Amino acid sequence: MSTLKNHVQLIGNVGQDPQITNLESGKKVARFSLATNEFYKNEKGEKIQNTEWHTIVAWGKTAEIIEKYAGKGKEIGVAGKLKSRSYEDKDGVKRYVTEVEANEILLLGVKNGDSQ
Amino acid sequence: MSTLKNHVQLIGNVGQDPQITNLESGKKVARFSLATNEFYKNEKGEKIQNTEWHTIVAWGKTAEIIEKYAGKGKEIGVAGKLKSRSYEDKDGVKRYVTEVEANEILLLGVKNGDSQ
Amino acid sequence: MSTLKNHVQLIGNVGQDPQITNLESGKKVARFSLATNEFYKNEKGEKIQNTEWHTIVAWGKTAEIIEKYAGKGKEIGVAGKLKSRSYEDKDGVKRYVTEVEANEILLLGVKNGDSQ
Amino acid sequence: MSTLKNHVQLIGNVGQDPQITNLESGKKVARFSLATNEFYKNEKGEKIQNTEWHTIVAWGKTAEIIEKYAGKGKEIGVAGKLKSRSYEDKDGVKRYVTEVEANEILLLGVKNGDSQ
DNA sequence: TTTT
DNA sequence: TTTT
Repeated sequence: MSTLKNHVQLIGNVGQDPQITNLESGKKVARFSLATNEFYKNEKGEKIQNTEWHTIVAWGKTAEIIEKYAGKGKEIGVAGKLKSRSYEDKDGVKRYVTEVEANEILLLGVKNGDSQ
Repeated sequence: MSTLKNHVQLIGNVGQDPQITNLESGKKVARFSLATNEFYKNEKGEKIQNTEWHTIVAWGKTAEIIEKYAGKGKEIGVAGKLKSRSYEDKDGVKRYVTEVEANEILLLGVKNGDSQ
Repeated sequence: MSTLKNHVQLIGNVGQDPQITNLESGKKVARFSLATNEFYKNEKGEKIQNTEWHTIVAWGKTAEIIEKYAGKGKEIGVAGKLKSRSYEDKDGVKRYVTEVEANEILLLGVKNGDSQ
Repeated sequence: MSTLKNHVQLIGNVGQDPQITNLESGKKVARFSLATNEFYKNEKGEKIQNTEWHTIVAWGKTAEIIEKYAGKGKEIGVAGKLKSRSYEDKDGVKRYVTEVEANEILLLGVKNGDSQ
């Protein structure tokens, strides 16, 4: 994957325990939400928090690390690429989703850096 | 904006001339699609192209640069952050979109580097 | 500063308490070493640690945050640009140094995210 | 290599034809200077150019691409990691150098995108 | 919808 | 030493 052409990096907190799917091939897929929080002061000088939620997907070895270490609330770094895809929802409506396909995970604030 | 917490970088080609909106405030908004192309060889040794399409939004000065220089087909670099938002479509269905809010544009392969 | 043209990002541990210089202008400069640690297994399956040391320089507001929060041993993220410069050492030998000029600092593994 | 822990990205122009070394193993090493140019206006409104020179090193397949396509003056993107090392110069003085070890090269402004 |  |  080219980090020059398509690269995303996020540092934030895992929204809930990742959903793990075991494929027939034996490969794992992990899927979860990550919150990135930015803080700024508005014109009144009040501290405002802006939270952005991202959907993260990971495959194989990266999914295994997520399953083991990246539980709800954990602070992690994610690097990967932006991917979009479409599907039909249960009402037959075409939906588009954009996800970050993670190929790297970094556990933060951890003494034993059991990251990828 | 924190590039450590939420950062996207893309290099690709502009899909069509950007749509420019002039806000009442006098500020401009630019919106366009960017294609990032990756190439790989499949197991048969055939060259495969994988194109990903991204929605880019830019405000103010960055939008002005896009309007002037980033026409259809142009090769550009984009840096910014990932943002998601929801809206109701014309049938009242709630839709979610994820966009890259560009705060930096780089014109590539250009003799006169009139980039940001 | 263009993150597309010249961008560095590091996550690691502060080597020693940053050296703070107060300029006559009242501006601060912070200078410190940051260690980035990578782990891999060699051909014998032994876990090897590879530590890279980086010189970080920061000015103004970023230097103040470093002075307050980025003491020895702290895990932080740094984003900025690569800069090189030359000087003459005490023996009159011309020396070249390459530094990361940080314009962003993120404190990691901290409950109260008092980062920039 | 972890792009979260140690990542550099540059877009600029090749200073001179890369120096290629053929190792006994058959592997190639490429070494060259890359200029990144930033422009700003000073307080008098004059356009100022600030050029930063970087030393780039690449191994193996990346070195081969550089040898073929990244000649003097070419506009390229480089992604990789920051590495420092020391050596003794011809006068026995210990010297330190910081280099960008490229693991990705992108040829820009090229009709035939024969990049990595 | 781009580009190669 | 590049490029604009």
